[in-house]
Amino acid sequence: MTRLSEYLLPTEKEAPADAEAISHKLMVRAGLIRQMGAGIWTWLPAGWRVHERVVEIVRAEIEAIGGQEMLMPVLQPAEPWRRTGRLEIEELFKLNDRKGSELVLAMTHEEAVTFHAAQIINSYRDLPLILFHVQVKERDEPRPRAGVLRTREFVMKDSYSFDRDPAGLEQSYALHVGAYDRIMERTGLRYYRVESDVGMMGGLGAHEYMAPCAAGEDEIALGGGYAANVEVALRSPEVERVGEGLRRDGELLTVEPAIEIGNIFKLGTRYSEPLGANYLDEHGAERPIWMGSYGLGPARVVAAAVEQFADDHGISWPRALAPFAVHLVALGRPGTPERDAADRIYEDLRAGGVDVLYDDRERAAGEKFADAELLGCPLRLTVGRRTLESGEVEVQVRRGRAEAPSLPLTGEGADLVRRVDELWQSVP
RNA sequence: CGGGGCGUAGCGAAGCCUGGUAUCGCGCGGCCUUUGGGUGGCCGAGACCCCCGGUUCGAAUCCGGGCGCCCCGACCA
Repeated sequence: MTRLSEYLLPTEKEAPADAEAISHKLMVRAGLIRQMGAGIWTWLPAGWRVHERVVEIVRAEIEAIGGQEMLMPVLQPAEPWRRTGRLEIEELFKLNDRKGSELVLAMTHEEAVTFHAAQIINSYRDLPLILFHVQVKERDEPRPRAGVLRTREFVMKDSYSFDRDPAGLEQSYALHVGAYDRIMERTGLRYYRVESDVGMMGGLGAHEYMAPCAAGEDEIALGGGYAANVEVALRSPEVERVGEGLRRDGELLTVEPAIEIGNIFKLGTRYSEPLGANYLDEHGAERPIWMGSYGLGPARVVAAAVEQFADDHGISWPRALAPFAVHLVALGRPGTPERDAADRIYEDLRAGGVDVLYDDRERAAGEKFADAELLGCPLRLTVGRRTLESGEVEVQVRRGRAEAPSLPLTGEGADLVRRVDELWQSVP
């Protein structure tokens, strides 16, 4: 059901008064998300479609490197967290059940997955292994901000690799680097993979996938094939501060704000040791499992896409993330020939498998155009009186608001679908 | 956790200083009008003025306490 007259897309002319970031303003205005509390957000139908587009890409690429999807709980006993020393983390939500038992709301799932690994993985024959899930995380953030950019509850894809030794971990890590590179390429975002800090995860090494944009909370240093989190860059001996900027081996680095989309860590035995996740090798010796942890926040991909491609008129989705491929605008009233033509085109597109949002509302033309550009679907088709006069359906490519060659009104529906598909291939 | 700001209708705001129970725009409902860039007109509905307490004949307004939200910084995915 994607007739706008029946679809929940609460667009607003004005952004929330307190919104600052572009993605915050536009995602609310476009009817994608609504706020319930500080850092607590609901995804409305169109927004959730975008979110799930990201999840589908991520799922496909993690499965492609052998990842097996599962689902671990958000509500967890506190004990494993105590054993890894993470029960003390302030951002961790803690609670008690009616019996007084200590529980936590998971902020990530190393404890859970390692808890299971300790029970289930016994032999070198069980390794290597990659597990992942797409699950809600809870973090008692000191300062949620910028809409969906930093929230207290958010969906994350996290995968975990299990290997016999450091060499195995390197391989699993490399697989994830490949998968993450492909994920980022497929989303259409501008991004950088940078060396990063291990932070609260602990472990041996880490990279972050950063999407440059104005609302970014982090800073990345770039230049001559080098890319690093600024904090990390400043720790290395060859990098020095030069006024506002940085210099590395004599070469100036540019510094850009960026959103952290994902991060990957070589955990080593940081979790397997305290939680007793061991295996027996060929010689019957007990050894700790070498682990890796790989996170990615779909909501941040969505927000970064809004930030990177928005213009004065609204959002402009890369086609991989768009809630709909085609935003079909009918200008005629019900009962008019131009409206009949629009209805027919809608049915043809739908029958042809095109993801189409049909604006069949009785609204002024300007409002419909404005809403279409705010929502940001890659292609806009307009059917009005002019369409009947000229025999052509006008097409606007959202990126750049560029006029594309019109499509013939007459002919087989399949022909229209084919032409729309061709156009689709040409948009960014 | 430090600093700043803000809570009045679904959204955005005015009123608060100088107390007399509420105003505007958008949106929403009805009728008419208009139909290629947020058309125009008439009518209408919609507000425990964030909460609790105090002062007062009377509190959106003054005082005290609380809660909530946003922004900057610190921290963090």
